[in-house]
Formats: sequence, C-alpha cells, structure tokens
Amino acid sequence: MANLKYSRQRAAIKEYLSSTLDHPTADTVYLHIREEFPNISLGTVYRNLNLLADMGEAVKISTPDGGDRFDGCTVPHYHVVCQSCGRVFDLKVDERYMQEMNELADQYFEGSVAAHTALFYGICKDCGGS
Amino acid sequence: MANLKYSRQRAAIKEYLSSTLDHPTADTVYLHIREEFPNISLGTVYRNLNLLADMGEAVKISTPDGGDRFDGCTVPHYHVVCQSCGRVFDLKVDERYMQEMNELADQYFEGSVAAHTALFYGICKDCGGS
DNA sequence: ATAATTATAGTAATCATTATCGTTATTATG
DNA sequence: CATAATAACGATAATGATTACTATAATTAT
Repeated sequence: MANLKYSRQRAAIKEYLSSTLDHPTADTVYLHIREEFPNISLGTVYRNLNLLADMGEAVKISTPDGGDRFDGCTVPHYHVVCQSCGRVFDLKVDERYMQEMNELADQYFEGSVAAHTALFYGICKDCGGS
Repeated sequence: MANLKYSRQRAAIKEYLSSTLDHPTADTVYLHIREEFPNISLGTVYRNLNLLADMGEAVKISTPDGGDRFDGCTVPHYHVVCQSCGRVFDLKVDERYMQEMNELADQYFEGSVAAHTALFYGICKDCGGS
C-alpha cells in the first residue's frame, strides 16, 4: 500500500495546488508545471492529480461543462460556479452545517450517507453579481 | 426561438426518461430507444437529451466518474450515488430547505447565487447500507 | 554500488461528446 | 392537396478529456 515513491513532479503539482485559489483543470496544471518541468507529460499530471485525490490531498470537482477541476484545499467546503465567466469559487460554510446535511440525507435515504458535495450556480462579483 | 419541430425520437426519449427512476447515461438511453427505433443515432440521443435539459424538461447530472446522467424528474431534488454499485438515487428533501441553502450561500458568496445541486455519497440498501 | 521498483516522458488508445452533411420528416404556405 | 421551407435524422468524422502502454530514468532498498 505504501509502495509510493517520491517524485519532484508530484511535489510540484501539490505545491501548485496549495498555492492557488483557482480550481485548475488538469490542462491548466500541466501548462503551469511545464514552466518548471518543460518535459513533463500530460499523463504524468493526470496520474498525480488522481493520486493526490485518492490520498485525500486534493479534491476533484466535476462540473457539468468542461473537464474536471482540482482543489488543493482539503477542508470540507462548497463551490460556486459563475454562470458568466465559468470560474469556480470556494464557499466556506460552517462544517457543522455540512455535517447536519449528511445526517439529514442519511435519515431520508434508504441506505447510509457519508459525505456530499454541493455546487452552487450564480454570478460572481466581477461579472456583476450583486 | 420556438423554431422547434416535433420528432418521434425526442418524444420517445422524453417518455423513457419520465418512466424510469434510474438516471441513465446517454448510452443507456440509446440502447433502450433502439428497441423502438433500431436506426436511431447516438448523436440524435445526445442532441435531444441536451435539448430537453435546455428546455427544463430534463436534468443533466455530472458525477466524478463515468459520463453524465439524465433525470426526467424536474422538481428540485438531490442525488445519492452508491459508492459500491455506482447507481444514482433520488433524494427528495423539503424544497424550502433547498431554498434556504441558496439564501445562505447567497449571503456568504461575494456575488449572487441562484441555484445549486448536491451529490451525496453513500451505500444503498442493496449494497448493505444500513 | 548495485539491485529492485516505482515514476516518468512520449505516444497511442479509449471514451464521451459534438460537429458535419446529405437525406428524411415535419410544418407552413400557395 | 401539393410543394416549399426548415428542422431533425442517421451515419460518420472530429474533437476533447482521460487513460493505457512501454522503454527509460529516478528513487529507494540491499
């Protein structure tokens, strides 16, 4: 299980994710990491992004249009996608509130519920959202 | 805008979506509609599913793995994806609760929020979820 | 130092989805 | 009703995102 070797590429990808509030796609990460590792392969970026997500050191976000996005912030929070510019923003809410949502869902669902994600749709302030 | 013509294929797709509680992918819809229209094209299925979604007569659901899914139920509700079998289930909650979520998000977000989706992760009762 | 093993770069392959285009179905009009 | 106008279709090619493959390089263990 712990048969995992260090790699500078993976470290750079994790570092980059931690340093930005954007929610870059794999391709955006690729273009950025390329500045430090000009020969890095897009496949390496995908492999490491998924590795980080599997290890809980990053979060994968699926939006209805465009490719998946990645978030280096691993404390539970929601996201807002701007319907005008398409950017994705963090939306921190009280974690107790999120936990209550899980419990509510667990009550209503015939089975068990452990976690959830939420994606809000709106207009960011740059695009005129009041 | 209303330059929309009737088509038997689209009617059949809408009928199928309305008749099932599953949340089929475009490919699943294709395989099913094919029984009635053996020559229907996958492109036609995609085009009509997106048309229905744009008109508000169906809902497109993005999950982190696999293709998008479609839901003929258009009253606002959440979804639960079973982490064991991968099926997607409806989770109806009081609409007032969903509206409160929007208002809460609107308060915290620097911009405006109009709607949201939520995807819960759990284990369905067929897979042993208590 | 060297053996063992994981990660990489480069590239091909796959999967989901959309675009193109000549033909067909539906609707509007004379 | 006949036919013109137009949207939808089926077939297929093209695209975009992601994964798989493989020989080489980097990391870790002996």
